Amino acid sequence: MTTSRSGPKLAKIAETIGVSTATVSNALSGKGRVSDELAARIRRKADELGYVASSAGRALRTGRSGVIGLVLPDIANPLFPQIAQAIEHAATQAGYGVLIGDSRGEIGMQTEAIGRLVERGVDGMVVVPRRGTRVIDIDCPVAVIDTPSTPGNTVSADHFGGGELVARHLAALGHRRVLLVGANRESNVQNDRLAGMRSVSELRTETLWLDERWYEAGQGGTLSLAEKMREGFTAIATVSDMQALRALTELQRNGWRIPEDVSVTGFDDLPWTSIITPSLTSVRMDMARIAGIAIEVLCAAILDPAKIDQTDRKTLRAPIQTVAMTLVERNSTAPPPIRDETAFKGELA
Amino acid sequence: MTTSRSGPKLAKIAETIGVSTATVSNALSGKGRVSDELAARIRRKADELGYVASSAGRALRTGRSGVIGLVLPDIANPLFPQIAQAIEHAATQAGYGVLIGDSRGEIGMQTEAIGRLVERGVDGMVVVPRRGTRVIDIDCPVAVIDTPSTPGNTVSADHFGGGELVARHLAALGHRRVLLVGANRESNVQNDRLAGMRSVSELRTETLWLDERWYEAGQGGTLSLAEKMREGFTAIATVSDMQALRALTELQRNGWRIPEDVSVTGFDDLPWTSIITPSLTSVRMDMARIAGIAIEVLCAAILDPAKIDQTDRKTLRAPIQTVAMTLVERNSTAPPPIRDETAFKGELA
DNA sequence: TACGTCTGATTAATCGTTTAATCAGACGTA
DNA sequence: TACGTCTGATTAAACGATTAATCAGACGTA
Repeated sequence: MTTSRSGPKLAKIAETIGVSTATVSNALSGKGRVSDELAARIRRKADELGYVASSAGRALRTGRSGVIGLVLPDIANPLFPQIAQAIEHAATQAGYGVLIGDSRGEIGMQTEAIGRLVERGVDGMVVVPRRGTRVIDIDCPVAVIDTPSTPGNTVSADHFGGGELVARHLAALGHRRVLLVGANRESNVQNDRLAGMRSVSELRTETLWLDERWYEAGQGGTLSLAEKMREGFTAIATVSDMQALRALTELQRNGWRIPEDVSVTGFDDLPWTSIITPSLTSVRMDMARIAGIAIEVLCAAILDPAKIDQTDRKTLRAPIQTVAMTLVERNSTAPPPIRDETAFKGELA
Repeated sequence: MTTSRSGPKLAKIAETIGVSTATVSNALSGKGRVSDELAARIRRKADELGYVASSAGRALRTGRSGVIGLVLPDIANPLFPQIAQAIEHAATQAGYGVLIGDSRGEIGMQTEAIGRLVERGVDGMVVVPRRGTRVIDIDCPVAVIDTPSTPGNTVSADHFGGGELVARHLAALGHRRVLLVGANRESNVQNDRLAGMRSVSELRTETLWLDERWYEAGQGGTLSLAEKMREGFTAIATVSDMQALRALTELQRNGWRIPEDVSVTGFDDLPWTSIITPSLTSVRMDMARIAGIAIEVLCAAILDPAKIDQTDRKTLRAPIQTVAMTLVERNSTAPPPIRDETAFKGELA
């Protein structure tokens, strides 16, 4: 009742005040030449009437929608909230809206989701590609968040460095035999994390791919970590918190004490890492920073299309940026049990 | 090179074929009167040129943007992915795009996020309100997903019924003394779930609010469940998986066996419930169905504004719908230990 | 032949904003 | 007085689609 459903238009304000629409537009955007006094009067009238600019009108005229797309491999991914929140925040700061696109399920969905966003007229998009997927040419600027080793990547966390961090932490505690746990061989991110872990020379590692165990034993299958422990491993470094949780609860259930008997580490610092007992040592990525850079690069490309790499794909021509990860030490890591250390030393001699 | 950056316009197609833009528009939308032969020719030309309609142009003319907003209390909420995915999917099916709005942090953020979406010209929005917040009048159709007891609610899971489900399950297993764990007294959802649990008369319950313990003991504080166990509780029914995980790991760490010594249940069926040991008995809501209904009602209101309740707020005038929850029985629940049952019987006599 | 009807297509207005081009004065200066 | 300059505002043309109104023929019928 108070404010009519379809708000007042620019012309309405112009009319009631007695000036041209151009002047109103200028006053509101602060662009043209309008006397301060009149500008103030217009602004006052505008929000007195509850004026809201028509985004369609503006978009049509300017050719920019003020909206960017966010494409995610699988929205149900537990890491997604962090990413979406960070991107949404950074985009809002930059004056953009965020349209989501879910590319779950079949691999073709990613292309399809991207297509839908383009149809909706996004000015650019941020893509977190599916594992092993490459983003194909898109008719607008695209910032890719994956991992430095992925071709076409724009910005990402230093997954390799994160792996190193974990491994060094375990090494410093005295661990020498560490069981690495991965989930998906095709994931660039996971491979980079594992490579980082393996790069720490003090450690003797072995990698357990969960996917294999998974299929062997069925979904409910356990990791059968007990035998690994007997082989002399004193720590388990996983490539994600989910797997760490899996390992931690399985070990605990079978009577192992964490971290006294065995240390466990995760990756990503999901929301529950601090509330479990023992709380989980993990590695966090600075999503706010990553999102900020992604949006910044993207906006630059939107404003200056020359920054788009024409020769290759429509990916951004900008230095690839890598953001350091940080180790979050909690209670799931500690020095290895004496027994094992002795055994290991004996083995060396 | 092949397709110019700014795609061909409607007029371009009209020109190359030699007809009017109106005819092209009609042919593509299938609305006006166009001969089949010509329509086919136009369509062929259109996607030969890779024509993509300008959403701005269309939105301006039709007054509808084809985009709806999704406002969430806190994107970082672990339940968020499910919601977002379901809404995105349902909206896509209905031909709408989804613009996200995060109302994290201060309470005023919700209103602000909503405002931003309205400015962006959404045709309607789905709001999952903050705890205890009420959605104030918005200048477009709004579907609210919260809980049936919330005024203005449009559709939601039957949280009360879910609570009943858990409680009955425990009662059927033989439990009589159950410790209820909540996290936030202001949450309508949590209160409904707890009320449902308490409604099962076979159970004697007591409620532990996590927020109190939390502040008393600091963030790292444990739930001190050991003493509760000694008081004769044989099961812990929480109001969310997060708290169930918290309880489960704490008990396990202190040597209790789950489910042999004590049963634990969660709520929401988060992605990790099935991979922990023991896997967690939880209650799942049918988000796909809820989202489907929300979008359906919303679309109806968008197409027929008469469905908007003008007298009250701009909420939808539609029967409130409630979607049943389903119990997911896993390995964290079992009959109570003999010892306790005996003790309880003795207590009764 | 004249008239109504139906079909297939066109004309032209419109949605609401932005912005380049223009204009009317005022003012200072030569 | 005449001329350039500067300021504050206006004019009018887009932007790209949709759609009501109109029109030209073809055809059937009285």
